[in-house]
Formats: sequence, C-alpha cells, structure tokens
Amino acid sequence: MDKDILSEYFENYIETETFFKNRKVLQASYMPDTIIHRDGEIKTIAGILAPALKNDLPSNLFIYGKTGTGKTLTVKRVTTQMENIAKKKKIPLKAIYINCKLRNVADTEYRLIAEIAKELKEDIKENLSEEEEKELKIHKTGVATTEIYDIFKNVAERNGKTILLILDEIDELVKKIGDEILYNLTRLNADLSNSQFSIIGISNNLTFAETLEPRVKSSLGEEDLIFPPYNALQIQQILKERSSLAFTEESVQIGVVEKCSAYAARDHGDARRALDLLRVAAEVAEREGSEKVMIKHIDVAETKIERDKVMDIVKSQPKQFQATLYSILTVTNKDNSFFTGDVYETYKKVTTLCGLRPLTQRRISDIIVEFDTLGLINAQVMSKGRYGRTRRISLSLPSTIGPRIQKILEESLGM
DNA sequence: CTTCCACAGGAACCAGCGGACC
DNA sequence: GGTCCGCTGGTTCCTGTGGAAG
Repeated sequence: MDKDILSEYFENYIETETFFKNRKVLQASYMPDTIIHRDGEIKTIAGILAPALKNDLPSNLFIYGKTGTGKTLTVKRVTTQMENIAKKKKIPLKAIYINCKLRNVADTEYRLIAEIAKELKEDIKENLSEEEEKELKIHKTGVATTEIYDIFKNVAERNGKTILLILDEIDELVKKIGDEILYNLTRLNADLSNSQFSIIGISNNLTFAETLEPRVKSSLGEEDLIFPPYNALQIQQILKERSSLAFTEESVQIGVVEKCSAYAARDHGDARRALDLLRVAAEVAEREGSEKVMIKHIDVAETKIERDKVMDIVKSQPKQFQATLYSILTVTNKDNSFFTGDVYETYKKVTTLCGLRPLTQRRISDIIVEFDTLGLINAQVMSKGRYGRTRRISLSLPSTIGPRIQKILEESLGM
C-alpha cells in the first residue's frame, strides 16, 4: 500500500459505521453494573462477609465453580461494594484480590506474601517516614522468605484493618507449591493483634478440597459455596443484556445470540466462552465488511478461537517443548496411537537435526504431561502387560491444523 | 501363579541467574 | 567480592506397577 491508499484506508476506517457501540462490554475484564442470575450467591456471600463491616472477623469462605460461572465477578462485586461503604463510614476494611495463577506475581509462597504486603503498604505509604519506607522495602527476590513474612506482618499491623483476602485460582497455587502455604495463611491471625485476615478462596476445581490436608480443610472451608453452571436460558439472557450494550440496534441478526448461547451451554454453561464467541464473531463480521453479525460468522469464530488458541500456545513454547511437539506430530503421521518411547526415539533424531542438546527421557516424559494438561494431546498411562507400562499418546487437535503447526515448528527450530 | 517389561513418577540434587546486603 | 537468597529447568537415582506371556 502506498501512502495515499493507506491514509485513505484509515480515513475510511474511521468513517465506516461500525456496529459496535461499546466493544469493551464483551471482554472478559468487563465488570457489568448488574450481575444477573446470581442473586442467591450474592446474598450468601454478603451475609458471610458482612461482619467485617462491624470490625468482626468473617468466616473463611471457599467458592467452587467451573470456569465462566461468575465466581470472580460476584466476589469482586460484593467486596468492592463493601469497600465503598467502609470508606463512607470510615470502617477499617480492605479487600485484596490476587490471582494466584499469574506467573511471576503470586505463583510462589514468597511472591504471594510479597504481593499482599505490597497491597497493604500502598494503603499506608503516606504515613511512612523515609526510614520506615526503606525498612519495609519489598524486594522481588534476594531475601529469605521469613524476612518477607516479617515485613508483611509489620505492614499488616500498621494497616490495622480487617482484610478480605481473595485468592483466585487457589487450586493452581496449591498444585504448584503444596498446601503448607494455606496453613500458614490461616494461622496468620494468631500472630496479628491489630489487623485480621479473612480468606476467600476461589477454585475452578470442584474436588479441590478433597486434596487438602484435614487441618487446612477445616479451617479454610468454614463456609463454602458452589456456583452452578448457567443453563442455556440464563446464558442467553446474559448474552442478550451484554449484546444490547455492545452493539448498535439492528446490527445483530436474529438468532445469533441464541446460537452463541447454545454453543456455550453445550458443554458446561461457560458464560465467558459465550461472550468470546459473540465478540470474535462480531470481529469477523467487521473485517468482512458485513453490516450485520450473522449466524455464519459464529462458526467461523468458533474455529478461529480454537485455532488461535492452539497457535498461540505452540508459538510461545520453549525450543525443547517445540522439538517434543514436533516429534509427536511426526510420529502421528505414521501411527495414530503410540507411546512415550516412540516419541523419545524420534525426539532424539529431531534434536540432532536442529542442533539441540537432547534432554533425558525423564524430562521429556514431564513435557508430554504438560502438553496433555495444555490440551494439545491426550496422554494416558496404560499397561501393555508383558511389554511394560507407558503412556498412550494421541493428538487431540483437529487433524487439519497438524501440518500447519509442523510447518511453524520447522521454521522456529531452524530445520 | 510368577515373571518381567517399559516406563511412571517421587525425591534429592545441581547449575546458573538475578538480586540483596555487607 | 563473597555470601546469602529465590527460582527455573534441568539430571540422577530410585521404587513402583498393570497385566500379557509363559
């Protein structure tokens, strides 16, 4: 494109009537004014946490529910509301929201405590002298974990509030570093006199509590609450509401919202998926220059979402992981049911081909498991009797994108 | 009933990095 | 500059095991 055409394109772009009124409404981070179909849950949570407004310590609360059932949204809504009231009435209350899955933020004990301490410090930072500021400096690394605990306690005591500590995706944290951390957290109040903590754990995994040690389980799960999946009708209503905010009138074909809802309700009532689907469908329609979002765009959107997700994962993997995946794909071409040993044999050839230092089979075995949890492959432990115990591996991707992935990997590995 | 394969997967350990602190 | 720390991404060594074959 030369300059004139380019500027013309942009000018056109600005002037083109888009059917979006407010596209942010369809994004995952959007916080709606009203949460529909969660009245009961809101009331329950509010009831459990309300004592905090009288400076009493609420019970620890545990919330379960699959993805896209509104857990995070609901908890955030209730706690921010409480913070607002607290501010108005000068009640010492604070809510801290932490997503434990975020890499390099709260995925280790040290980082989690540091993160909480940081939040608490933010509150009192204007009252700190230069000296104190220095003393309470929160380092990213380099000091002992016990030291960060000391700083944390210090900051918490000065803060002197009732703190609602929301730990989202807490199951991920425990999976990574064990449940010791939760035990430490529940015992926090014993060491503090001026402030108090109430823990709200949010988990996508419904059986999470079963894996915990009994003492942790009982103190953390004083109260628990399950968020059931939305049914098809509820998803539809949620989607209708959002789409009326997101799009200008008449820009969505009749049946589009219904179909998006049906797709999302099909497996487990994931509202987020429904919203993603609608958003991407609209983007597809927009790029196509269509004046309406139509049903056909949904199908395109569905494959696009799936494909983009896979491609993003593949591209962002480290070299060794890519080599492993490449080996798996290569073996798949010959045989569609194979085992760890087969992959490792091929992997070794692949590494010599692209000049990579081969890792041990132990490590490759772990990498295979990681691909399984990412959902790219299926890897199940099985026994071949006389011929040993191993993992049966198969691709869990539509076969059409296999070759595309292989091509990308070849490029990335320099083969 | 026993044997024995081909790994699974736990545990301990290590190297190297970036950073704190003296 | 030496010693401490956390964290990652490995290795080494190991014990455990489902079930077909004998």
